[in-house]
Amino acid sequence: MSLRHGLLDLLAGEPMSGYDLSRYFAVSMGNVWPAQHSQIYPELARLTAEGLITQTGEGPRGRKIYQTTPQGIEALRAWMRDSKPDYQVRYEALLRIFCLWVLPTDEALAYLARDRKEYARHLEEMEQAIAEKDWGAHTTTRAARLTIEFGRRFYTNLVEWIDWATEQVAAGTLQPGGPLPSVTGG
Amino acid sequence: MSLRHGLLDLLAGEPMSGYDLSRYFAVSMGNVWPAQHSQIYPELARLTAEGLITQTGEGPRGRKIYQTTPQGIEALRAWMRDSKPDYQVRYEALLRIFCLWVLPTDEALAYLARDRKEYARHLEEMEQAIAEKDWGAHTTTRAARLTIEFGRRFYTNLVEWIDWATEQVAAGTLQPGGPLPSVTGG
DNA sequence: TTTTAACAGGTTGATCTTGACATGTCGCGA
DNA sequence: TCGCGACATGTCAAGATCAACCTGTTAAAA
Repeated sequence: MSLRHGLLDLLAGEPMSGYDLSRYFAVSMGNVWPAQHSQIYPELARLTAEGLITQTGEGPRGRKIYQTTPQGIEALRAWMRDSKPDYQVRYEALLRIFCLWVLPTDEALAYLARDRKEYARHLEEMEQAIAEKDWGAHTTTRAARLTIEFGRRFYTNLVEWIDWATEQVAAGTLQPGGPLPSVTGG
Repeated sequence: MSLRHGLLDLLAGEPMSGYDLSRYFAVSMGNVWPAQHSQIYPELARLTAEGLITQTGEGPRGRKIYQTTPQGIEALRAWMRDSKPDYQVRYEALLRIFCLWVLPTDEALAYLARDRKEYARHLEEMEQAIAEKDWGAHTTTRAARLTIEFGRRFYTNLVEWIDWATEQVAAGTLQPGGPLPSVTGG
């Protein structure tokens, strides 16, 4: 039930199409709640049927512009007030670190190097997003800025952590009888 | 396809029951890949049928002890080598921050305070886990220590970030015409 | 002018995940 | 000895999610 609230939030800030939304779910909002267009289009139909959004215009190529209705904003508010947040994180890339011991040290180091590259890329994206956009225009974007800031710190943190993990692995953590990971070096 | 690899990893380190596993998925491994027992039991049956784990013993109350087979470890290794990591993060609690603008400032501050409490609790859990367990016993636990360390940094980061966000909201970020979130204070 | 890539909207089937239901065991305290 | 709570294993239906498929449009490069 989170996808619909993400859509209600985005369409409250700025009217846009399903195609635009899917791009938001590929970047900014997708950083905390990923979704494919195959999930978005049916949800837009449902939200329209429930009166939480309306189609306010159309463009070339059958493009449909949607906007959150006052009832939609009220539904979003009710969700924020009346339901408990789900604090569970799902992150496959980190689950894999649990399994790093199956690889020999050299492969594990290559693995971590690939991860690091990915995290550095995300960090750059975040910093670019912060620099490029006007975050003061609307209350919705000012709230989004809070989440983006978390993203920036999150990826900064990941890069630092993976450098630490790399040191650990290089020191032989993944070998039987290697050094204890509890000894935090560096 | 990640649940099975989490199970293979845990059962490679220490033979245990579905019940034990579900507790691992409620805490340590659940921090990056949550799973309910209703998902775990059928998966154990499938893994057994495929020869990736075996039942090596039983205990009171019909308790079944499983262990990863050499083929299971090989499957885990193949997964780590041959498939690309999914770097997508799913985190509902942060999606909600996007929607914080629907609440008046006082409610938003209360909302953040509740989140902070939750994150501080998680951080304590992490620190306790690091202190309590013997992380040098096996390569599997030494790899797990790497992820736990990320968890510690992650929740430390969240607490710091939410303090920053609280300042922003207190300064009027969620009100139209409020201060720009791009001005990083404190 | 042709072809390519991005735009745009959609469906479908398979798989994953959740929450609720269901059953029974064992140890401990009242 | 009675009842409770933790232990322990499962199933099932509903809903969420994803990958793949499908159709058609527009702009710009070749």
